[in-house]
Amino acid sequence: MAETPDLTEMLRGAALRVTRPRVAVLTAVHSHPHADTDAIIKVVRADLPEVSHQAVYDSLRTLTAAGLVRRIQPSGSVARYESRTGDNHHHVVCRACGAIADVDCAVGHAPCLTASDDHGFSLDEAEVVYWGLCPRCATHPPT
Amino acid sequence: MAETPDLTEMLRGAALRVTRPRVAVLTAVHSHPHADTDAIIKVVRADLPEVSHQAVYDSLRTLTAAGLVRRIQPSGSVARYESRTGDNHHHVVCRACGAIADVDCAVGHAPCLTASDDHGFSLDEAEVVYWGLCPRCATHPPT
DNA sequence: AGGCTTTTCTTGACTCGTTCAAGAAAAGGG
DNA sequence: CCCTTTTCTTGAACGAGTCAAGAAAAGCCT
Repeated sequence: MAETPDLTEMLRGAALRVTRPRVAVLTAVHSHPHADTDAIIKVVRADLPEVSHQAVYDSLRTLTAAGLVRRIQPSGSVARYESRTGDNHHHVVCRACGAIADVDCAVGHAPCLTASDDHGFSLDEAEVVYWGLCPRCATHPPT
Repeated sequence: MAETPDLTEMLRGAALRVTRPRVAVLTAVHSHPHADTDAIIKVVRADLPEVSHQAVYDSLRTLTAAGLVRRIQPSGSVARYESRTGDNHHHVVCRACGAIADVDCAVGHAPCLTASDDHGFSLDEAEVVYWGLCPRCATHPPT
């Protein structure tokens, strides 16, 4: 709980009101990277048993819009959130169990933002998802 | 309609039964790249007014599993389908209107499959989504 | 501190894409 | 042409996420 002041500062720094649900959501995202909304609701309720799911959805949206958390959503998955923002990192996703791990950008950042033909689009981000099997699923395939 | 025989061959080649809904779905995906399920249902019904939505969902799943179509689902979008398969191409997506265009792999294929740290995962695909604004939305921002 | 305005939270209903399930219809091998 | 297996129709259900109205809280102002 020593870091609560920092989180409060992060909220104020983003011109957001500091509310108990927001602090709890931000704490949960920091301590549970890649958790989905439902998991975050459970974690938040461990602290604040009465928060509504709507407050969590709203907080996540606000925090995402403010750039304090990042929302990721690999195909076929529900939305997940993480606290590493602004560093252009990517993800490896297990096709079998959905596990996610972080991967730093393989090639610096220039190639990441350069499409061979951008069709006139003005690009601002390149998102990479590496698909495969995690070590556990590669050896013990789930039935 | 001259290409119906080819599509039939594609289905047989994948050991799938040739049914009118499947042929119509495959035709629709070929003629409407990046269409979502609902759009595909509409196109299919222009030909086969009685097909159920379930038949379309089933066909799309079967065709995807057989590798005859590819399913893509950028964050925040519903599932979309395309007929270019097996060529490791990527997509540019407009943040404002959701328009999608194809992009050939920018850097050959080796870098696409090499994560800086794969965390022990055995990777088989790298999927890249370039986010930005399409030419229309960049000039006429939608209200 | 106390009041006021604005934002945020609670509650509960609802939407929409997708899936499930049971039985009818069609495909294709013998 | 029949029989088995697969696929399609019908209709209900599910789950993540959103909408809407009013109650509560944040934070500015004096």
